Parts: sequence; structure tokens; C-alpha cells
Amino acid sequence: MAKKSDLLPGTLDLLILKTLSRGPQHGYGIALSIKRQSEDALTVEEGSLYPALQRSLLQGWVKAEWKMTETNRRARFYTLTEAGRSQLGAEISKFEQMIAAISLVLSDHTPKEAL
Amino acid sequence: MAKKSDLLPGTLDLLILKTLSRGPQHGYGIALSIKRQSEDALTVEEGSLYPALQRSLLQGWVKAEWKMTETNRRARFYTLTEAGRSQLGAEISKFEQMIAAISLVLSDHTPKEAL
DNA sequence: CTCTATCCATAGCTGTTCTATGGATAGATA
DNA sequence: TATCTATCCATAGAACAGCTATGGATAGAG
Repeated sequence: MAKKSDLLPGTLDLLILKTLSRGPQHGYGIALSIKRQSEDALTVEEGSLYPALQRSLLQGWVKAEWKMTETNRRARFYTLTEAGRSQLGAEISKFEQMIAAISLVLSDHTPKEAL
Repeated sequence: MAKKSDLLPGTLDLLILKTLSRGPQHGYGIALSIKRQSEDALTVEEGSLYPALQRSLLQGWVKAEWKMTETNRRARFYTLTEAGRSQLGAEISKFEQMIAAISLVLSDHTPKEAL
């Protein structure tokens, strides 16, 4: 993992899959979408994005095809597959569980077992 | 990073520092505390914990001293330093910002710039 | 006396993300 | 025309976190 990541490590796939769930996108567009949706809080570097897309291709979570952009440029469009959609669901629920668990630790409650 | 981590990567130091903010603890106790506080959702492996503690020592976030446990065993007690306390604050706020940003992406809102 | 829980710690691996590059083209501007 | 900027692709190499696996030691229970 990187030391001072611009995002929370382990959440990149989640962000990409979620973005693609809104419709097919090319790599550059995915990066822009995440930046826009997060109101500039999250920046995905291309050096992180493309390897992640390759991994997603291998996993079968997305498929890719070359097309033309609205701006008349060749670009590789990624589309979420069914497997990708189910993976997205799994990652969302895991993420939410993690957040809930961490929040328990950060809060100052007394755990059940101590009562 | 591990593929299927038991915790969210990048949050281990946060969890350790927070635990120590409740009072000095030895390594084994820290692991138990996190498990208990998270109601068994988070398990910190010893192979993750001790290296993390070494890093924290180097960073000056914690100090360590050998003492005796209530159960009459030698144990290395870690105490949060002032630097550690301020680091904890920084990590908490960064973590909260990250969660907020990711939540924006996961939600189906329309970002400001698109309006 | 043996077993389990408590306690420490390191070595080595793997995977993720970053930085740093490298390349190419469309359209705007000078 | 020339050059610059934004758009678009992608890989190599490094750094680092966290895991598995391992090894050791002791207190107390059975």
C-alpha cells in the first residue's frame, strides 16, 4: 500500500465498480467521475487506475471495448458485467461492516462482554 | 497488502492508537481490546500488530516498558505519547473525511458541478 | 505433567497503490 | 503553421502494509 494515499487503501475497486454501475466509461472518464462525485476529495491516479482495471478485467468484473468518444477520440470503454455487479454488492456490504466495526472502536462505548 | 484483510487497510495504526488512548496496554491486550470493542468484527493478527507497534515506536507515537501483568507475567506495556495523541487526532479526522468522500461516491446524488 | 492461554517477536510473501515515464491525438490558440 | 493543453492509453519499478508461518517462553489449570 502507499504511505500517504489519496484514498483509503482497499476501496479503489469499490469506487471503480460503483462508477461503472452508472454506465460504461473509459478510464479517463472513470477518474473524472470519481473526482466529481466525491467533490474533489478523491483523486485516482492513472498509475493506480489502469492496473486496477486490468485486474478487474481478469476477474471478469468488467469487459472492455474500443470505441469513439463524443470528442472523436479512440478510447477503451469499460462495462460492468453481472459478476461485477454482484462483486460491487459484496464490496459495499463489506465496506459498511468495516466502517461500523471501526466506529465501534472509535466510539467510547463499553462493549457488551464487559457488562 | 493482503488480499482479504480482516480489517480495512490503512486503519491499523488508528485502531491501535485509539486503543492506547484508553490507557497503557501490552500487545496481546491491544489485540483483545480491538476485538472486544468491535464486538468480534475486527481481528488484528499478531504478525500485523507487532510490526505496527515497532513502527509506532520509531515514529515516537508510543513508548514501551517492561512490566508485570496482573496475571504475573512479563509483558511490554505501550503508552501513548503526546505525539501519538496528536497523530491519533489527525488520523481520525482523515478517516472521517475519507468515509464522507467515499459515501458521496456510493450515494446516488448529483455532484454540484453538474448542476 | 501436559495442555491451554498468555505473551513476545521476526522472516518472508503478496498485493495494492504510488511515482515516474512514455506515447499519441484533437482542438484551441497564437 | 506551430505549439500547447486536455484527453486518452498503459507499463515499470518502488514502497509499504498486512498476512501466514514460525519460533519461543511461562503461568496456571487439570
